[in-house]
Amino acid sequence: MTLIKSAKKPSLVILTGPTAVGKSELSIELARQIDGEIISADSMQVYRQMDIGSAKIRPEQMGSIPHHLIDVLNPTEEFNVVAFQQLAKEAISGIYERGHIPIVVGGTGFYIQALLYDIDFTQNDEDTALRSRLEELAATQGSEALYEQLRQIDPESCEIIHANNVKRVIRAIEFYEKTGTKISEHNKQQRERTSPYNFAYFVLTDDRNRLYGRIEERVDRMLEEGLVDEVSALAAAGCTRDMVSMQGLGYKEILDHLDNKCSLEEAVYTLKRDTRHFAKRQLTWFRRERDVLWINKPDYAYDDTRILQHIISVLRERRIM
RNA sequence: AGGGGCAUAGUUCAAAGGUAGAACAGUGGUCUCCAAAACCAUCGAUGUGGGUUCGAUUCCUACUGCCCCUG
Repeated sequence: MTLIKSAKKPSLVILTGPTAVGKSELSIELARQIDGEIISADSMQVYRQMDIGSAKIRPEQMGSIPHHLIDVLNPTEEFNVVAFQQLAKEAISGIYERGHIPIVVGGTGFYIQALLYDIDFTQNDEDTALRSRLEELAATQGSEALYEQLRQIDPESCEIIHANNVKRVIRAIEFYEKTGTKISEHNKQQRERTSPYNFAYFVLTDDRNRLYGRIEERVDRMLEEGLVDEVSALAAAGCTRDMVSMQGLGYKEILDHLDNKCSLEEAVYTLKRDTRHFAKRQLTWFRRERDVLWINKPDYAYDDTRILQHIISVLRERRIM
């Protein structure tokens, strides 16, 4: 009996989708109905003082639902998938202890993947020397020279990674230097992983034009709510664009404006455009992710109640709740 | 109303009497430690009708539309 019980995988609900599709609103009601707690899978909402630009849910909107991984870092701190994976796993075990169901909500597909399949990232030491040396090489001798180096050690990776994609080429070389294994090999193995969770992976989506319209409206609203002031304050506090946090949408564009690199109008145009691009990339990501359950809002007449009914029936079917 | 100018991709701009280029937008994709990042690919146009010419989108002409000036 106990054996069977312990063999059963723990439950995990994922609710994601492109930016501005309406994940947060839906997640609150879902959490309420299934006795869940929310884990934010969002690379920007982890930062304090970044409320408007990251479209962070406000405390009064959370109701009584506990939210994890929101406001846990200062904007000057680094954040990445590995840190996310770590913190999210900790949050999940706490949620299980309380007898609740974890609901992962957020638009960073990569983070969701890392958590859901418990991807092994290995060798996360803080040795930035090699990385900066390789960056230096790319800058002085060009990305082709760097690419050549990768070809020597891991030609399979060259088939996958484009020479211009310096970030990835560096990571591939770095991985080999640190582990002695080719990253192409490692990735192949990691891709075969099955999830340790009994999960349901929902992707909320909408008609493309409608989504783009929502994005534009949301950016306008952010400006009304004081996005420029928020970014000014961060800049005054010493935040610069080389920080991970300041690479977020809404931050890098407004920072450019504050540095007199462009007018506010131009910054807003760029912000809207980049956010559309981002939403498109998110959709591309979810499309190729396996085991995804799409929820197309117009199919439910934009009725959250109907969407929730559907979600809950799937959770019951899969014995997630 | 008169005079002048312009009409090329969704937009801004190129070019040329002989297969019309680019940027941005749009669309598709890659992604296993900066991922709201980084990167790749791709669709798409000469306003309409005549004329000249072997050939016109280019030259001529009428029409239509837009802009400027005058009144």
